[in-house]
Amino acid sequence: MTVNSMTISRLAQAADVHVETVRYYQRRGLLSEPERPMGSVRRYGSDDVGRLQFIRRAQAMGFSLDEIAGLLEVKGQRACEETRQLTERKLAEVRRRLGELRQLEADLEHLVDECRHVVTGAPCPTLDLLAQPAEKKNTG
Amino acid sequence: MTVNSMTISRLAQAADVHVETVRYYQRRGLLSEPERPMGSVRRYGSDDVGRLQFIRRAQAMGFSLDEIAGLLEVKGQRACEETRQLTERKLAEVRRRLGELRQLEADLEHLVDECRHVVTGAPCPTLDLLAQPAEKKNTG
DNA sequence: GTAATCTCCGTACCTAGGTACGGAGTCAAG
DNA sequence: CTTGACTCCGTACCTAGGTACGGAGATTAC
Repeated sequence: MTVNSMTISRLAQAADVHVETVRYYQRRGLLSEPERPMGSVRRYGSDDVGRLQFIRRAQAMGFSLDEIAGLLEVKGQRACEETRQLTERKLAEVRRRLGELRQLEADLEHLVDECRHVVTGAPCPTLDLLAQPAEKKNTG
Repeated sequence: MTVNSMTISRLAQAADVHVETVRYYQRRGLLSEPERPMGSVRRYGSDDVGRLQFIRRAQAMGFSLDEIAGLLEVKGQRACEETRQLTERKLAEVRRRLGELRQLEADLEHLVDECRHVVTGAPCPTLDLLAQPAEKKNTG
């Protein structure tokens, strides 16, 4: 029944976001702007708090605001199929990024290793490696 | 000996970046701007190509332009220690991000899994999960 | 020697997700 | 009924790493 009694700062506080963020989500179309009772100020209810929390949780799951707009649109409809597809795309993206980061980790480990074994006064192998083309494996 | 014979577009082409990117790096102080011979145009040499390639390779290793500025500063000095420390910090960052992504992967897998087992017509569990507070494990 | 292409330089714009500011209107407490 | 806090609204600013534009000068090709 949500009597829409909160001002925007109360709403923001309840959802643990900033007032500006609430307004920003409204501009992005993620959150509706209730009508202003003639010459007064907008009021919000617990539905709005829930919606804000939905947005933040989806963000924490790695969804962009545009994607979240999509989720909110299909919410309420039985749209499991769309949701699952979006989630799977996101999962694929996360896995691709994981692969990249693992490669990066290996490369950086290698650099640190090189630097650890250098004799004092010798040039820094990391800087040398960055200075010359990659993949120079069979030079002698 | 590098006769500094290239114009900026040749330089950009040689290093496979855009002209605007070269200028941007100059503005950022990553690349010097050679003097203009009176009333003429700047010329660049292979040193500049090398520097640009260094920047791009360091970027590919996950260093920010600010960090690369640091690397370039200590380059030439025997500054292996600084370099190694910077690389280790970067490695720690990559590992932290890896951890986050792995958690995210698990969470998304869980969502997909839920959606797969739902009976037709039932509400979407992913949307439900996003709609209610996390960690609600003992509600029964 | 002139037309087409480049260079130079400053400035604005882009994505993503907000944050900050400022003036006018509104609300709540004393 | 005034004072201080809050709301509304538009707009500018922020990070990071560039990209785009436009006018004036330089260079190159024909």
